[in-house]
Amino acid sequence: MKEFVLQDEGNQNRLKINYQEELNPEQLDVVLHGDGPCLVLAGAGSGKTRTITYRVAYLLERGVAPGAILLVTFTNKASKEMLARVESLLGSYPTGLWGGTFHSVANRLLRIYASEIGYTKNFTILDEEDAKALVKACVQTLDIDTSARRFPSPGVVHAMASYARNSGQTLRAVVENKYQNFYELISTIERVVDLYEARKKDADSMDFDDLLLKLRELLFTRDDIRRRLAAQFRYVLVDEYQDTNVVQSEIVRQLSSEHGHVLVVGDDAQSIYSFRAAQIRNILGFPETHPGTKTFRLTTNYRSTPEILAVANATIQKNQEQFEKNLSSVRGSAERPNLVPAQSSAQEAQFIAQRVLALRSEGTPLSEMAVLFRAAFHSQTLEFELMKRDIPYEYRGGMKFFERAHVKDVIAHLRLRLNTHDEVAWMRVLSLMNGIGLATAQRIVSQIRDASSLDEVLTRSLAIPSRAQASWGTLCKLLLKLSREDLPSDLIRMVTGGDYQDYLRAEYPDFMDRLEDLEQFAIFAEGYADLRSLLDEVSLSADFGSVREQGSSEDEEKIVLSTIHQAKGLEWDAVFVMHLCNDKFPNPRALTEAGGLEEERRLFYVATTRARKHLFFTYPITSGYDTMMLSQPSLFLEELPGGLLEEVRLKRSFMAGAALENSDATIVLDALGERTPSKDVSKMSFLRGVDEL
DNA sequence: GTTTACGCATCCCCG
DNA sequence: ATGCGTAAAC
Repeated sequence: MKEFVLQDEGNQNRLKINYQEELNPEQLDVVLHGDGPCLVLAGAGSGKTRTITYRVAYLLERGVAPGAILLVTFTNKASKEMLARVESLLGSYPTGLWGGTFHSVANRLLRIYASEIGYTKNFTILDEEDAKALVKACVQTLDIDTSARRFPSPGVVHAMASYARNSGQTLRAVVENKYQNFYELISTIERVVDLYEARKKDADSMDFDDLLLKLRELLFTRDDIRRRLAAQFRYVLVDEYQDTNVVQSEIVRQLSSEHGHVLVVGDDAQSIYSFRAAQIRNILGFPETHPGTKTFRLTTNYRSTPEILAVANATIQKNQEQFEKNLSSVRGSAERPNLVPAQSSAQEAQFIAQRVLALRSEGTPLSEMAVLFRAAFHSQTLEFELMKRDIPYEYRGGMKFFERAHVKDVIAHLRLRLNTHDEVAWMRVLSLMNGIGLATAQRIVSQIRDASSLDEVLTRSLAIPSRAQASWGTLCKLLLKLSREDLPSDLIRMVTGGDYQDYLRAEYPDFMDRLEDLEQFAIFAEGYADLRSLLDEVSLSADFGSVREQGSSEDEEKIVLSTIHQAKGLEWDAVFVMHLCNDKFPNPRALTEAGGLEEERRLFYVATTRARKHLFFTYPITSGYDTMMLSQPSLFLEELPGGLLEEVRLKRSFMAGAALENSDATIVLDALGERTPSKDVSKMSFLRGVDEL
């Protein structure tokens, strides 16, 4: 790493990057003067990522060692993107720079210091499904009668515990406030959660919450370690600060406690993670909690047309709790966002598919388009439509590759290779074996609970029921083989090449697909020299290979289907926001919580501000699978002042044409309804189309 | 004790 | 449609 000995700004012209030219004055100010505690309030599309990237590049150019910089982002995608941009700015990869999500940074640190807080460095990370399985096992162990009185499901129990820990509240308080209907069961729930915590600890395992909580614990209880780390991280930069919770903000505070150079960037209007106990007050109150804070504002929007921005501004204005916003656009005028009521979700999907094709023929590549929705399963109808028309798409959200059952089965084997105490993995692996059911598996696990190594387990004589003898023998042989091998890809192939393959064949008609998945997994694993880093990657960044993906080649252009949450920080030329009816978005469940409506509105704001040029709001006026129910347009559409949107009406012939099998897209497109300027949306008759049915 | 068939609820968002 | 919990069959 080349060292620049530049102390004053007068020497900037010797740096490679011309900051004055490539940044606007607001951004430049942050890059040059972001020392000490800094709060950067960055509106959507204001070049937030650009600013952080240049700030990092600037620090590196000024001779700060990469290892002294900690860059925390909210998603893996954002992290990768930023590092890639820093690399292209500097011409070389900033080796040694600490970058990643809170969870991945916490993991890296905990792997070093695990023994200080009672874990081994090979502790297992439990994902959501694993955590639920363990909670379920605890409910069973405690012999709780879940039928007499409705007991919260393992997932709900875990969510209660998770929220309590992330928000710093007691479990009792959380259940009292957010789960009133279960409050009378609180003492039982507490027993389950206590047992869950104990068994998780015994299994040398951490769930996602533990990664954050244990790091905080380490920093608070071990002042020497806190000082060492904080001394290392001279500059701490945090992206999406509006989405941090109390635990995360305290970690940031501790890690920046020696040098005090902590720069947080965020947009309170885009805070959409309160279900993870994100505190909007973290960003709103940053100047108070960090005396001497310099506050910067990035208010110029480079992304969207004025018409799109007008909708976004009108939306966010309805919220009370926020900094004042004044986003202005620098782009030229274009068409207003379109409002498209459809007769049904099928017609909605048809419209989107057609419009996608039309935009494409007008010159927008598929990769510059996205369809966004509130909940992962809202995309189903659309997926059928896209498939029917051979429009390649990439689906983001919902089940991830590493969460698929067969992949997790194999992973469970690998986990045992590193952590013999991993109860969840044992249960999973044992349950796959013929002749071993729940009871036998539990008995085996309790017999090997205290074993210190895999070898010890395998050499121990255990009480195994006769019907399970053969299976247990097979498993032992496999585990023995695994224990002699280190290369991750070989380990995977050992599992898939053996008895597990027979299990797949017997169990699943689509076993060929699943085997193919597993081969993909093995190939993926070839990039990893040691098993631990592979498993960490699998647990913390599940964005390898989407489940549902249409279109074969990797670089083929694809339209993106995504939840709004996952779309944060991204942008496209054309964006469709679908299912904008009142029983879907705002989500009725969210409305029962304090501040829920404002958060849903911010979510709508995020969706709106993803678009550069074309924006479509679509919704079906009927819903329901079997019984047709009328649904109302989303509150967020109704509350917009008149004149901001252009209403598109779909003609009946549109439906008729679309109903034809093999209908050519361009023919149907001809039937696309004419456009009429919208009147005041709130006064519009949304049921008009029904008369025509 | 294990396996399987079937009725039932489910399904918000993320690491 | 999918997946889970429960009941009866192997």
